[in-house]
Amino acid sequence: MPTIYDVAKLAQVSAMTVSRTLNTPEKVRPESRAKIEAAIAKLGYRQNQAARALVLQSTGIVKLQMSAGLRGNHLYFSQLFSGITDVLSQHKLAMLVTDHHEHTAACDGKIIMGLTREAQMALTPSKTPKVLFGKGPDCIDWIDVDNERGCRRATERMLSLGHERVGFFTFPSTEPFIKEREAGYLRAMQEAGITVQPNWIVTAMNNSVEAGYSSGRALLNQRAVTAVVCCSDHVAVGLAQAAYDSHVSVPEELSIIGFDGVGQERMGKPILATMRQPVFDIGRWLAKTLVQRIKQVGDAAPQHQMVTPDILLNDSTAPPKAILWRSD
Amino acid sequence: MPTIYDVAKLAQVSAMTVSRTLNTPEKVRPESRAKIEAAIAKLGYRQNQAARALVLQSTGIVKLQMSAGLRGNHLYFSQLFSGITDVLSQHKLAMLVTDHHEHTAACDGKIIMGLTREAQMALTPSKTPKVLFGKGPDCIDWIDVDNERGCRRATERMLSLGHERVGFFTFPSTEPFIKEREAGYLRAMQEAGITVQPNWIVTAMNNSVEAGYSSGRALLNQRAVTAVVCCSDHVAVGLAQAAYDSHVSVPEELSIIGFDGVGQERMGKPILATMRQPVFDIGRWLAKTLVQRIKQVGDAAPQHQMVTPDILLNDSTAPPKAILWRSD
DNA sequence: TTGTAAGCGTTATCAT
DNA sequence: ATGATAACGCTTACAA
Repeated sequence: MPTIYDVAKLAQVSAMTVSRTLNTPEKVRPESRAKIEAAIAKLGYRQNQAARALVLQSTGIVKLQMSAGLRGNHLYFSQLFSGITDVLSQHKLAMLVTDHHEHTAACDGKIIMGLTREAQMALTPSKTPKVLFGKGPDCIDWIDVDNERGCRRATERMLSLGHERVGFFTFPSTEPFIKEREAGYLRAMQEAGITVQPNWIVTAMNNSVEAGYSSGRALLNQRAVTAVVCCSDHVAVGLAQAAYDSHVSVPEELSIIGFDGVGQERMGKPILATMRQPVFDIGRWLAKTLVQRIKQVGDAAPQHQMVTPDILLNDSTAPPKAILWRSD
Repeated sequence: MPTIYDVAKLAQVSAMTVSRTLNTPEKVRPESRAKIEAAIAKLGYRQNQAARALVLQSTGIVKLQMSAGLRGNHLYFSQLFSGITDVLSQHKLAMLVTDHHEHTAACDGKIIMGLTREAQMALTPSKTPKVLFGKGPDCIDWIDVDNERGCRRATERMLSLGHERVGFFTFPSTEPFIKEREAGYLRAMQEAGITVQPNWIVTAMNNSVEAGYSSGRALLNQRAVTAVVCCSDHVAVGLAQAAYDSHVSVPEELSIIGFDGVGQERMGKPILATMRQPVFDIGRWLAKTLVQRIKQVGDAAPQHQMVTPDILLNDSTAPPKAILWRSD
């Protein structure tokens, strides 16, 4: 690999003039510049970014730290990626994807997600700025989805349609969002004065279509509810398929609403209602906020943002039928 | 940020001993090591990766170069990501995602995809190793999907079920795979001695469910075919929805097979037949091959790999009904 | 406008 | 087992 000195020698100038041509071309005489550019082209010279990063104390890299497990929810994270890279590329920043605790590469800033709530709240400001997806301490920039409110709205939608026996379809997760969504459901039910029966809440094995399908079959066999609020579109899709195979028509006999709204709600028929998270915009916010921190010198007040999912009504909710779930 | 010298001073050793503790701990006396580790912990010291990269001429970073447009096919690329990071993380390498022509960051190797066929064939070996997803020149490592064969198999499946009027549902793309798939369809039809009618081949606006739906309605209105081979699961899903809304039952009245098999074929009912690309494994192969090149000194022969998609039969294909598409 | 010298933080080499 | 010194390739600060 040719260095800046090789270019300098060939162009018969000093290394500094080459450096200037690269960084502040207006400060070098056009003739010299031409010679240098010719030499660069001839040698196929390219800046050594490691050396540059060392002296500038800046890498041009933003790290996206997420637990490997998170990448399972494919559509969700690819939309987040898109939002993030969309902004980063405008600022000539590259995105490095790592797991937590991989200290390998240096970076100018970090986007963090998928930590436990405790770990997130324990984060402290450091020299390299960081932005968090999920609730964090006041001293850190973060954005979070209002899961409680989102799920409350989804439940209220069912209630306002006239449903009373509204079920909740969840799955196990160590992350806080799952409890928040359940809280939203419970609160809406409580405010409506309806006592939630234990068998109205069903927990799938995990957040997948398959798990949603098999627990969905069980849920349907109980014939206890006329509407189901789901914790994700994965399990909602599984439930819809279970309904199809159980000859329960959606929405006539069963109303379903999911959560996430990153596209898979539209893959089957009927198209599922869902609480759409503005994932692309969240990605953009994360990147924009981080870039501000990276570029600025002084310290502005930490920014915090809560976004509430929109309801997408689509085709899977309807008022309950008067006569329903009668025993055959 | 503390440097190695700060640690050395606090531990009352030289910087070199600190460096050794970090890199070859067995070469330093346990007592010294203990002192140094204490100092590191106390100062919160962490290696400066830029300096390290500069002197070692290696960054620990692998670049994933793809055109931004490609990221649209969400599930496909997130599975590829998973396969790649799965291998890279085993080797303590990080993945940097960039567009083509973003020279910003240094790296130890590149995974390249989504170039035009011409640009790919023009690639030449360089000092930093590269691996290509898609057919490339003999001097470069590459892996590609046998699209022609995959689509031929899909078509042959339809033919062997007894279909004769087999349609082809495609979309515009600058990438070579789309022509290859069409070639596979045409070849299978030709070998079966069936003359393909022009209106059997329908082109959706783009590779999306929505475009598949609207062109799918048009395709169904023609009532020209009893089976359709689709160029992607996106358009196949759209077609299935169009069939649903047109009261054409799948597979009884129309057989559908898609292409990709990254998960969305299972989001609706019936679950769609598809040609499954082993995307996760392709990601793993890309990363593994690249890591070999990075780690090794000598040069082994370039590796080339063609993978043929598996057929996933699922529920959307069946023999044609004897009486079909009669004019009402 | 251009060049010189110093230093960014680390590791390789060669001593001790 | 440990240390002194010289790179790695670049940019900043200052001098010419």
